Amino acid sequence: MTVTLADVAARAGVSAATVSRVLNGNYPVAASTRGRVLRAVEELEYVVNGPASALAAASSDLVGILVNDIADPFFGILAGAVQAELSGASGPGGEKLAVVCNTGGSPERELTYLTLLQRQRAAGVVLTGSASEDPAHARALAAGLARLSGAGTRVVLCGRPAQAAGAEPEPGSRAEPDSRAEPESGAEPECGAPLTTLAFDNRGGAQRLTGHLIALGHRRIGCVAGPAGRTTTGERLAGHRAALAAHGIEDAPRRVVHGAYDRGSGYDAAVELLRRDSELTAVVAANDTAALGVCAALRDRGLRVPEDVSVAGFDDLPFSADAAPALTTVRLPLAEAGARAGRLVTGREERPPGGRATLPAELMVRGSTSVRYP
Amino acid sequence: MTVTLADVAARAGVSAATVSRVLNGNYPVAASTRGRVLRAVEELEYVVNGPASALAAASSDLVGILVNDIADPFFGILAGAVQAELSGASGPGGEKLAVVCNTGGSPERELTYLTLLQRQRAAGVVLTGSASEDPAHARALAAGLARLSGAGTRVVLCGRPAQAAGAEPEPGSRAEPDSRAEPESGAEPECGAPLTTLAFDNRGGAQRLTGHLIALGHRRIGCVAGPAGRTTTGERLAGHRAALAAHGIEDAPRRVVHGAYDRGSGYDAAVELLRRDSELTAVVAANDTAALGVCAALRDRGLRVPEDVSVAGFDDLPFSADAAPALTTVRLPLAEAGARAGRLVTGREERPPGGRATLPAELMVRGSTSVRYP
DNA sequence: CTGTTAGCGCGTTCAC
DNA sequence: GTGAACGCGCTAACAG
Repeated sequence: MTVTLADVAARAGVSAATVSRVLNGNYPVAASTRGRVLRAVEELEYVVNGPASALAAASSDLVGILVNDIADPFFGILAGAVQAELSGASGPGGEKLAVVCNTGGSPERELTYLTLLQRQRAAGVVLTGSASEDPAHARALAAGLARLSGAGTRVVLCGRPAQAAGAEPEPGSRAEPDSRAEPESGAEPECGAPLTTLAFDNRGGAQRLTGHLIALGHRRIGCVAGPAGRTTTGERLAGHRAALAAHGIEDAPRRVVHGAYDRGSGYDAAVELLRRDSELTAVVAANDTAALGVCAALRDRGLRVPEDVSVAGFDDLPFSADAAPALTTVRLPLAEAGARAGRLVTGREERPPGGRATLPAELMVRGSTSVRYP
Repeated sequence: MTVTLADVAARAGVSAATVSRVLNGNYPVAASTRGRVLRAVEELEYVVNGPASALAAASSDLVGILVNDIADPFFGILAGAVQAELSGASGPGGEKLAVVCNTGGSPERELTYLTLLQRQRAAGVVLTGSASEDPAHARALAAGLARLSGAGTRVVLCGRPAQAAGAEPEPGSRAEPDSRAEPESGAEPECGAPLTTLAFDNRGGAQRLTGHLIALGHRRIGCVAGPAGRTTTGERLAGHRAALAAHGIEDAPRRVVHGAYDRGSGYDAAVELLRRDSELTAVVAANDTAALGVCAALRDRGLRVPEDVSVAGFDDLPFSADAAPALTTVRLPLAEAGARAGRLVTGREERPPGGRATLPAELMVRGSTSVRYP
């Protein structure tokens, strides 16, 4: 029923091997032969059987991208940038297909997808967003990533900290660095590709953000932290607290509420924060979306932003500049990070020294924050 | 190096076939045997080889989702909803993997991805968003879709009109409807699965939106249409014009400007519209994102929204309610559409009668539109 | 219920 | 340069 390599070979009057060589272009073939083959391919509308070639070649052209929520522009921008690089320069291996996996932030689903991608013999995997801080999951994840890279899959962590366990081989284990330096020959060491980490400076960004509010005179600053038990939440919270500590401001636990990265959570968190301390003069939100919810909650209670309460977001998503007032936030280089992850996962860019790089976070001061009016 | 079925079989003291049966669960196996096999799988950390099983079974568990721009929440919500259904109820065939393909609105890339997905022997494909109106591309696309469904791939068009060519077999071709009614037996007719269409009522939504502005007293209504030559653009523009015509308002071509679905395009388009007619009292934008750009352009020129100029968007993306003023727009049931497309493409939902359904578009009146102040 | 036997379609040695 | 084999890892008939 469906056209195969053999059919094309018969049509072109050559062997299947020759057709394969023409199609993969990795072997010399006479120009005239190549022409006949290509014509036969056209005429028969032949389409390579991916699974079959993946089986024979022991590798596929699938690249997995794990995201917490594809409907969230944060991940959409990241995934889009990765994907653009995959289909961009069709370098070694040609066009790669992006497999976007929505984990919903669930560590279990994360592991499930990792297995699914390993099953597909994915060429690479990019994990984005925050990770669970639960030690058991961290261990399971590290094991899963180790299995993947052991199978030759390139792994890139994008926007999350390096894996604690087994991320990098101990430096000491490479006993004699120079004595038997491995030649450039073999593509990948059999032990598997080491994973690369692209982290955001969440801590620094959060610290500068809260520092900005403090500089404006704010002392009672509410914090809508992200979901509990996640690395990104921890990092941003640490930055927030560092800023408070640096100015000798009490870090009241009651001024911190956890919530998801959506508008409703921001709204609810703001209500709760106000209930706990009606004297708040500023709120830093988990991200821009939550910040909009915070603003809505404040307005609904008759408070003006920023006259009564300053509000800040995080990530600098596209709509933040158009909110009213425009959101003060922290810009993360999402597109750049995704593009770089895409190049790394296809082996088109060198790994940064040490296998990890931290991307800067830039404070964007806009209208939603102002000096505290006493 | 890597563990195979045979290894598991040996470890469990059974044949490879039995292991396969246990893993696929589609065949009776003794409980004790199954236990031994499962334990061996655990111990060996065995992971199925997807390509190999896809080759043997002549089908994969990949589902393609074509989107214009994954960084755009419109498509993110759609894709997320489709994906959620894929991994949801692990019905027949179990977990499916979503392959999200970013076409960037390019018809060529659309075709390329279709071929790539056919190469992977995808179980299904969901095409979202607008399509090119170019006849040549429409024909090429129809041919590509025909090849896909001919190969047994389920195809769902989501948010775009039915394919002109070959979408549905001519009703007349089924000569005798009752005489030899095909029994429910064979899963899919060999001729291939017919494609299903889920369309949005773009035309009706646009018509109601412009009608709303007219009811508010507006007569000089600028229109930031979407990219030229695309079905969605055409439908919305048709609705806009229908509303104008219904009220005997001149449809001045100079009051229509085409642009992309982003903020910058909206901004530029608004500037151009004002240049052409500085007396405009309202603007309908291609979508909410563009509408925000329009608002920004108006503000930059000292015009207030909605006091001087009313502005309306389209799609009702999440941030629209938080813009200032909140955007009047047309709500499209994106999540519902995506979920339904996901169920259709996995065969978990019956096709609607005629293979097509139109989803309603609801007018959302908010603060960005008001009565015209003379 | 379980083992045996054939391929699935292609890449990749080898020879020629 | 090209063709003839073989095997990748698994599923799907058949037997038993």
